[in-house]
Amino acid sequence: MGRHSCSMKQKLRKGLWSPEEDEKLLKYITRFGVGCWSSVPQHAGLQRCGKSCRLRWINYLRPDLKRGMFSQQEQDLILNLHQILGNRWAKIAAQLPGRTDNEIKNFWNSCLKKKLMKQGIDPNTHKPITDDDHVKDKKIEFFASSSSSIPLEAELEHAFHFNNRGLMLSSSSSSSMDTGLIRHALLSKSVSDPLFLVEFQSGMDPISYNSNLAAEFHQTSYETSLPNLASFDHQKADFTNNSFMINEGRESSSTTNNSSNMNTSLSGGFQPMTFEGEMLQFKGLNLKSEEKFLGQWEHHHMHEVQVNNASNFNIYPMGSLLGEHTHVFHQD
DNA sequence: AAAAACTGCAACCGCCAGATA
DNA sequence: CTATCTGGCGGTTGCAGTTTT
Repeated sequence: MGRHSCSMKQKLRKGLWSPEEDEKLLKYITRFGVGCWSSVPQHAGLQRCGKSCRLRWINYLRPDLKRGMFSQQEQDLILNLHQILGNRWAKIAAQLPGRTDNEIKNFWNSCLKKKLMKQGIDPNTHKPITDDDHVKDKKIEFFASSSSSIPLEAELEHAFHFNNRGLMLSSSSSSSMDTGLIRHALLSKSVSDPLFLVEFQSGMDPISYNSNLAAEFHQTSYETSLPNLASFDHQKADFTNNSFMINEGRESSSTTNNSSNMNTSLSGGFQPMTFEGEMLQFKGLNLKSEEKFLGQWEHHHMHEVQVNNASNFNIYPMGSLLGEHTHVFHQD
């Protein structure tokens, strides 16, 4: 049985695409859409194999491609995702709308990898090269070495405990967990949850986080200084009338002020919001479906609630908050 | 100025899984 | 069940432009 290969076919062009070829392919796809790639060259009048056409479209001609430098936000995300997923570029690219797996792979190999090595961090393990292993992060190792056949969701479930109140980071599991994982867990989980939140249990040691994101969580007492969103009565949260109110269950503390509710307009999505004393930010929420969410991550998925004293408390409210759906979490 | 070394990136290659005949 | 086709993926190559020697 002979393997089908572009290279085995005769008279097919290889190498860089000419503007004329691009134009032919673009015209064809614009008119007929993406379908059977193997028939594209013939119909489009190209001396290329279908595979080559597909690649050219995906990596260069697609209209929704984002060009230019990677933003700092994108770089951070790639680093975090790579730590979780390893070289699964397609999965990483799925979280960066407008970027291709090839682009991210190239960027990693030519830039991020070197950047990490300069910082003395092993780009494969994301750990300090001089690390003598006495603070092993078994969970991250699990991610790095896990088979690609394990679904991402399952991997995350391995390390995080999800329940219907949100994401629990117990002292045993979270103390050595990179915040990138937490963040990613949230990203992944929040696709299906209308409102997702994190509860820090007392006793976790934020200092043992090994990424520079650790500072976000560096605070001595989470329970006393964070609004206790995990226990607020979601039944009483008001998702109607285009407003999002949390007005119960917040615990006061010495580091927070007297403000006891927050609300923001949901018309057209969350607007950036400041919450007195505790910087709350909901940026660009405009989600209506999982597809949209997955396709437009960067623009619509930074919904962080930043609480004072350099701690971060992440909430990921989802598209279903945008009016029609009012599912809320229930206490066990 | 020229050659060598380096860099970034587009494209190719080979493997794999799923679909289909 | 087997053979074949197809698309998707990650690793790798090779080229063009840039920098260094």
